[in-house]
Amino acid sequence: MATIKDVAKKAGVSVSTASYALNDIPHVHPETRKRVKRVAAEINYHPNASARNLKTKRTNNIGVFVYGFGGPVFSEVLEGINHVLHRHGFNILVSSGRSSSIMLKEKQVDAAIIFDSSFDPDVILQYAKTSPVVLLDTYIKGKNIYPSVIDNDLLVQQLIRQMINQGYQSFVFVAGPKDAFNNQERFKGYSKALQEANLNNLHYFQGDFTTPSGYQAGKQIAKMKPLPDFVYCANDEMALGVMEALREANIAIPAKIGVAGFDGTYLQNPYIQPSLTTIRINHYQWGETSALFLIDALQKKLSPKGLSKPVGEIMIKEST
Amino acid sequence: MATIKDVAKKAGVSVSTASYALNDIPHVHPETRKRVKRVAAEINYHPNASARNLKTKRTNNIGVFVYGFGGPVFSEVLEGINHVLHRHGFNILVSSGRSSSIMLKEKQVDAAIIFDSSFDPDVILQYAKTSPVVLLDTYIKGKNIYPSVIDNDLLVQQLIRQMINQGYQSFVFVAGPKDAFNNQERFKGYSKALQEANLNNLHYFQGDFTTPSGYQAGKQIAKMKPLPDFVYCANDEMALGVMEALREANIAIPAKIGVAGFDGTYLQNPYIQPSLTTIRINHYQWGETSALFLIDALQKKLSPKGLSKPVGEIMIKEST
DNA sequence: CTGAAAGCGCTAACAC
DNA sequence: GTGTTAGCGCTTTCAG
Repeated sequence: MATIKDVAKKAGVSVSTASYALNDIPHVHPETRKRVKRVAAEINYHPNASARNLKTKRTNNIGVFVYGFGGPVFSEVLEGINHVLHRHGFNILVSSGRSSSIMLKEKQVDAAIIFDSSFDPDVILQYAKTSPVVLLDTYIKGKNIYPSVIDNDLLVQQLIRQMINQGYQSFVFVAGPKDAFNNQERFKGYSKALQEANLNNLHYFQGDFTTPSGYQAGKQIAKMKPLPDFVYCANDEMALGVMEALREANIAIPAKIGVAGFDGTYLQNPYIQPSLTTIRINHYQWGETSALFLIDALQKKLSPKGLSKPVGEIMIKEST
Repeated sequence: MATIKDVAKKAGVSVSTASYALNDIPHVHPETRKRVKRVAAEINYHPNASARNLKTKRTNNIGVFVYGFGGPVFSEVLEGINHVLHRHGFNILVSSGRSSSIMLKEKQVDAAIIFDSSFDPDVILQYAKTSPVVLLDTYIKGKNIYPSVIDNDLLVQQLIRQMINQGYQSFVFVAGPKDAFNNQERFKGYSKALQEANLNNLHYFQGDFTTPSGYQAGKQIAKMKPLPDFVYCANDEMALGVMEALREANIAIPAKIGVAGFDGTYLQNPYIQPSLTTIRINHYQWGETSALFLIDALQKKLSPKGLSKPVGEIMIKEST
């Protein structure tokens, strides 16, 4: 591979001049700069990232660490982040699982956005001693750590309260993974709203945020006697499964039973019938905002307002 | 940040011994190794990736470069790749757009899987001079370049032929982006099957692989007089949109019109009604196979059979 | 079994 | 405007 030495030699200058020229440092003679750049292009020179990063102690990479690559929520957040990082000249580096921790520990990224509640908090705290971290959907307190969490509790509470006002009285909950922060908070909001109205949660169905798990729960619900009149699902994907199971059991939505979810990822999809009442989160924007904030933090231009939480909006549709 | 020097000093050994101990080089005294490792843990030492990579000329990172982060196809392939890389001790580094090219050019990855037909072929060729590349869904010939492309043409041809045998006679095509390799190949297979049977393609609707674009096409199709009796969609997401538009126009599937797609990503989802005839690709496995092959290539253990193409299977369901 | 030292490719003082 | 050179943190040869 061509190194800066090769460029320097071929252009008849010293390595430092070559470096200055290539990095657009002002005090180089225009002719020299042109020649160096031409030579570099000719021999297909590209700086070796390891060497540059070792010297400058920066990588220009922003790490985005996710729990998994699946699902509309991750996709949208990632697209939002990608857009902002691209516009600001940073590289996006997405990873997952053990690779994520390694990349943090070994400083392969200048800053990080972590969207993975299973990420080891100690590793985060250690990393944050020197670099800023935005935490999506988990809460850790610490210097250089900026959490941005959805107002799960409050939003669900408001939705359920509204449903109670509409006349629904017997509720069941279809849950995501027990240890998922999101799931816990949503259940809290749900419970609070029911308590306020002196209603009980008739059943807690354990799901895992996937459509098939919602479908299983729906099968159970269809057999309940008496039938509850409302099913709240901790996310939309499970709600789709629930709706299908109810349809197969000929239980009309919303005539016999109301269904609602969380996320709003299927609002644009006309093939979901009936359309699903949910809490819409603008995930793309969430990604953009987080990335923008992180860049500011990295450049010590911290906006005094801090990092905002994602906006959620209750969307009443045909399913309730 | 703690460096290996700090570890060496605190453990009372030289940096070389510290390095040997930490990297499990055999000839170090067990006691020394233990002491060094303990100290390293105490002061929270982690090797600096840039320094290590610069010296060893390896990064232990495998790059996966995608066109975008959305959609079930990407997700599944990524999960498959992730699984294999994790098991073999490599880090997964996913990126997109300009970041991808930069990371390739600057050698931030030891090998790459490229799933992005918009990727600059020159950059790939240049990179492949020194490192192996697996190309998903595009075809470039060259040393160290291993393409793995779906048999789009043949599979679609077989499906359409089967549909013709079932009695369908008037066909329309709902296309993905014009410049998408997948789309072109699928259209070829479709056309060949029709030609064989002396049938014509009644219309080519331009879509973009998204459900809304399929929905638009479906609206147009519903207005056609006479109605075609079969709609072939270049992927499943568009097929969902088409089906919804037809449902809204009260055109029964498959009674009045047959619909089929490509990918098989919704086969598990019970809420798609009627279930969609399609060509199922095992994307997860595709990711696994590709990653496995790439690792072998990297370690010069090239299997003589070369990289296999993903298996596709025609799935006849209720929509035809 | 351990240590001294070279050098990976690059940037950035500093000297001219 | 350009060149010389130290040194980033690490691995690895070579000597002992």
